[in-house]
Amino acid sequence: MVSDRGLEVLRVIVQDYVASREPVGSKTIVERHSFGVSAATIRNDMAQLEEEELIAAPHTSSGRVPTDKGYRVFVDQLTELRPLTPGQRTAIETFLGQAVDLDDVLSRTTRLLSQLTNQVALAQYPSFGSARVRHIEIVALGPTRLMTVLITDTGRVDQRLLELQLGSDTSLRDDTLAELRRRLNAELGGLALADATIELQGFAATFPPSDQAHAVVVAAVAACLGEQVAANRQDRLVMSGAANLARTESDFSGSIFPVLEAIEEQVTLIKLFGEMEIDPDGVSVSIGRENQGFGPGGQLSETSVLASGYTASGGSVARLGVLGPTRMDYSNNMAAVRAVARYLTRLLGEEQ
Amino acid sequence: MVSDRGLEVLRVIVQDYVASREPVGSKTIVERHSFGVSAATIRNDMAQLEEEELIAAPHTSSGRVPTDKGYRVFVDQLTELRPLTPGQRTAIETFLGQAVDLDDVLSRTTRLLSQLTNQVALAQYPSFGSARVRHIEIVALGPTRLMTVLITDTGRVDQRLLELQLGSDTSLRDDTLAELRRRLNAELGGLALADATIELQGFAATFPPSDQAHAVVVAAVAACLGEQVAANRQDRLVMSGAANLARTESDFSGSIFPVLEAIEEQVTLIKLFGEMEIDPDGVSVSIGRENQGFGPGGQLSETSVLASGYTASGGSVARLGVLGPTRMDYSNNMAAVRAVARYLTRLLGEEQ
DNA sequence: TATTAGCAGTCAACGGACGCGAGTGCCAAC
DNA sequence: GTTGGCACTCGCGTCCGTTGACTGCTAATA
Repeated sequence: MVSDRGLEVLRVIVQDYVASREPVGSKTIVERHSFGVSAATIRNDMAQLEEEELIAAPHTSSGRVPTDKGYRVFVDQLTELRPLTPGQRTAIETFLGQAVDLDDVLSRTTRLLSQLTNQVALAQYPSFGSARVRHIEIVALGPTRLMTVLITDTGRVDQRLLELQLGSDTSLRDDTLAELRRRLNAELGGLALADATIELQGFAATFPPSDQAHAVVVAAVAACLGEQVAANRQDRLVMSGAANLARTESDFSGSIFPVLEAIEEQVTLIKLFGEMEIDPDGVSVSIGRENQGFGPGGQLSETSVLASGYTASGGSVARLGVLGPTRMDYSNNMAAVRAVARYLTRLLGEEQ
Repeated sequence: MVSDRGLEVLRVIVQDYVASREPVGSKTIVERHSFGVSAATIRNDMAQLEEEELIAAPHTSSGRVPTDKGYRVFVDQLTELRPLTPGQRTAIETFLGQAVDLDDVLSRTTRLLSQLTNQVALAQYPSFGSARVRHIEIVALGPTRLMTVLITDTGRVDQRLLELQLGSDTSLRDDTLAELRRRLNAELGGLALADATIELQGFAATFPPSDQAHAVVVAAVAACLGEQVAANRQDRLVMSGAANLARTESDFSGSIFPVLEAIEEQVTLIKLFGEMEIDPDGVSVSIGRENQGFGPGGQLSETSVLASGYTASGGSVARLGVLGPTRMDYSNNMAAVRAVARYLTRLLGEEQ
């Protein structure tokens, strides 16, 4: 059982430790904060906090340091996030407002977020589950090479290269392609991706089996659409601020190598992102060993991940957040993540 | 004046130091290599090498370490690069062969190269200076939002979001857009990007000045084309293997922070890439302080950059290479860069 | 019961002393 | 030009005593 004052003590231990990187002792607590009690009393409270495994001592006779569990309680206590300064707000708006396309928006978002938090910033591409076909383009790159381009009404462009296996007696002809392009657009335009995939199966059947070149191209377009739907495009992360990891290196017991590796691999983080709650309008946090199950060998067991969701056009929700050592300024970083997520929702979702 | 044996001594010093990370002394040299002379003789040679500033002693009584200049001489001596093993070759071909589009090709290329070299791998997007307009698409994303998509015959797709500033009495109409799209494609299709930009200026004039909505859209497409031509698309790097920097961290005197920062910034590296010779079919190397002038504060003065060029369709040349600490396996890494560059040229340039 | 002062005990960090050993530079001899 | 020998240098690891920051405990107090 931890008293109210005990929680307050935990709070200042977290704050002081985050600020100074040094284990904090009872004496420095009473010096820096006005608790109105003596150091001995604080020591009693600290003994209880240690009992509950919220703080720990790196060495027998040193100050105390928050444990993962301690950070967790600290974060859960954090009722209200201090909003950003007006200066920060306008910085967000002017910087993101200059973006020219979705890639640019997300790239700017992560750069901004990593600057605001001094951590690694991550953003997921929005899902396009409910997207519709806007246009299909087929480009001949050579006698046996094609590129198919799919443009959706959500502004996503997806392209695929295709190497045709043609018999020696057949070849692609421009007018064939033009006709195919015309028919694909006429019959698939406006359909949801999932519907278009189905339609496409019937579409392929309307070509005589002898017309091999057509069939291959239709199959390629089908594959292109299929991949977009299946992968749902939640499979890519944009990342920025990896250098910040090097700066906070001393917060990691070993090397930052496994952390950098996990970030580059992406798959671990995507899984982690996927399992974190998206409290709309809130920020969810996964601290230290809570990440244990993700990635081989607990690469992320000394890091914390903050995540929030943003809504893109079409109502699809994707995540963005930051990653850093467990010893981070949760309050400030959560506020930054929330603010950027909100602004991003406004920017991308406004035409709904 | 350095004797032939002196150069040989330099060679083994570089090799042993790269392999062991420990300063190498005269005794270990005669033990590990059969020079047929005594340690004292090697010491004399080493004194000469030190005279020429090709090697240096970290401390008064320790072994010797190559200087930047020493690495330079070593690399220049490297006449022939050992070709990759057949296993590595097939690994390259199978891995790169699966790529579905240009983004994927470059992403796979850097991942592959970073694995082969255990360093950070970099690749530049090919220039599209001679590309032609294949198709222009205009997508309405909302009442005042548009997306313009430009597809070139080199397979590049470039999109831009556009927020229209319309008077309250005007609005976008579908048939207006369709007509605009039809005319743009009819009149610009097949033109080189540079020509299309010029054509577009006249094009905008063919619309009555009162037709504000049209003019804005035309301006947007012009901006889109203009950006593609001006930036020439040599302004983006794909990068992989940043984690390798953390592993080789002990090779840097300070933190790897400035190095990571330089990599993320890209601009420094693009400048450096741009100034390195592209010896076709060779690999050029920039070592340590030779990078001094690039980036603020000589962020890269403890790194070496290996670069080669590859040719994409259309004959445009772009660079790819690796970056790592000056203490790296130049021989192996140069061979890897060359092999990957060659294969990439074959893969991307084959339809010429 | 909660709080407090006092005090003994613990232990990391610091710094000086010291021996070890790898390695050089020089010199005289071959 | 090469070699063996030797004195010298200096980084590094180890040992050790000192210091200082903390804690945990106990007994007194409100």
